[in-house]
Amino acid sequence: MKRTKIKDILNTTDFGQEINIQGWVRTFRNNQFIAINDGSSINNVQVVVDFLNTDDALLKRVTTGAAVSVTGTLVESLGKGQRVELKVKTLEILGDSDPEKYPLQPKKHSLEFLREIAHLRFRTTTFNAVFKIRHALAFAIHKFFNDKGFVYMHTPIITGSDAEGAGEMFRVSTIDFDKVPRNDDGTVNYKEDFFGKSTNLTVSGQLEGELAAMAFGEIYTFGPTFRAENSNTTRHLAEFWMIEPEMAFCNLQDNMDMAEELLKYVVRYALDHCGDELEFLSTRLLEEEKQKPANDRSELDLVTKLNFCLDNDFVRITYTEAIEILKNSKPNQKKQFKYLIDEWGADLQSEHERFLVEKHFKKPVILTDYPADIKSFYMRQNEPDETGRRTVAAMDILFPGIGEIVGGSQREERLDKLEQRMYEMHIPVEEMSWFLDTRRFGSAPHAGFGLGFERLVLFVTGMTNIRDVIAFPRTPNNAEF
RNA sequence: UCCUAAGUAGCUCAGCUGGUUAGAGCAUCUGACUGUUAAUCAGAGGGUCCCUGGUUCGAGUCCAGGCUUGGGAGCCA
Repeated sequence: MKRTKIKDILNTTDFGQEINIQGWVRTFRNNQFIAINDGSSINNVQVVVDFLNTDDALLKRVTTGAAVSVTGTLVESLGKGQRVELKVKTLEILGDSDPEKYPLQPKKHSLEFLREIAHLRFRTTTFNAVFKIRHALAFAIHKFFNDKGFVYMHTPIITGSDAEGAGEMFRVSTIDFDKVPRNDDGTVNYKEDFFGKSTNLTVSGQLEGELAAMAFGEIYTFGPTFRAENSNTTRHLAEFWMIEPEMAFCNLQDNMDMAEELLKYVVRYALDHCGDELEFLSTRLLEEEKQKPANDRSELDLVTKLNFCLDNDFVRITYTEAIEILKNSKPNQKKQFKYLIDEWGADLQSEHERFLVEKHFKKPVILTDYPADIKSFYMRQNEPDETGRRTVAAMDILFPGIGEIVGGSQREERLDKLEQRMYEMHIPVEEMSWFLDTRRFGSAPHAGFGLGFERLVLFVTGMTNIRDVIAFPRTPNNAEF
């Protein structure tokens, strides 16, 4: 008999039919009720065994984690907790699970413990929900861009350019560490290496993305990204996924509009397609927050927070306006900030971003037009203001609890201005000649941004540690599984 | 990398100013019960108290160094 997915029977009213289900035992209660999950739904189906007429040795093997195949009759449940249940005709153990050794118990485990057994944590309801939502968000992103006619570009994972300027890189090499080829002056001879030059894992597909955008008009990338920063936080990974759209004939305003529309679209998609999962995570979060002091709890529950994000325009202010707000803010005047705001030009610390997003505006905020000195070389230079301050057409989208979820800019399309900036910031101009060709031949205004996928998943699932929204997190000192 | 807290049974945690044989709940095992919802009841087993060194008559507890983990910061998505 072909197996039926649990998802398809939970809401059925077609009682009396005989079906087969296959899944993993979550718990076996009262020697007769087996809760089975097959991953198709976060909900289990209850299977009822006639234990008086079933072999004791077989029942002993029905343990938490075991894989089973059950054929039986679908009936309306006599009990309270569920609508339907399966009355067993035949029960087969497909794979045993030694209860002395299986680490998952039918109880709440800490996320820290589950992180240590990441290979098994998919089998918990929480991670089932998180990874279903992760999938839905990934799908929604492709759907959004596809529907708009964007071309999905696969930019290289291995890169020979070290000018991307987005942090420390992981070296890619086949050189034997015990026999490193050297030049006469003692430096490493990369001509002997696999690619005949020094190569690294990509920190961004943006530069290649720009090349494609200057032909297709609108493209996006969605792939893994690697940063060898020694970052130990709840929002950084050494290997993470990033979405990077790049659009020709597009300015900073268009860029912001696109980013806001994308974020709202995918949140809407999750609300429409992952109702059960979000409901579960929302309740879970409320339970968790009961442990916290009252003023540390969130004001909105997860689903309400997501809807609130959809119903309100993101606040758009310039860096200069943000500095004014922060300067006059209570925590600044009462010297509660660790880093006090006194001068234009300072980089905003996360305490400042949090104040703007979580206290002052209480909604997502897009900050624009940052000082040129604290931003990357490729961002388009604005006209200096009346006081001579130099800014660039950058934009960062800040989300409550997450911080920067999107970073983008209009790109500097004027060759002379771009080259001049590259010299100032010691970017090797000759090596980047291929990149500058876009400005030499048919240059056009264009813009793009990077969206941190795991940070998006954090926001939508309400999880608080980025290591819990990627299957096997890579962080300093950890590359297990 | 910096600041900070923690590490005791499979899991979650208690263990006071250093003092006999280190505890609880859940899990596991044995038995009972049988329409349960993290089933219930009774009993049993289960420990490198993170590691190394030190102080002391005596260290889970105090000191030094190290390791690991959580939270915060920086870097950023």
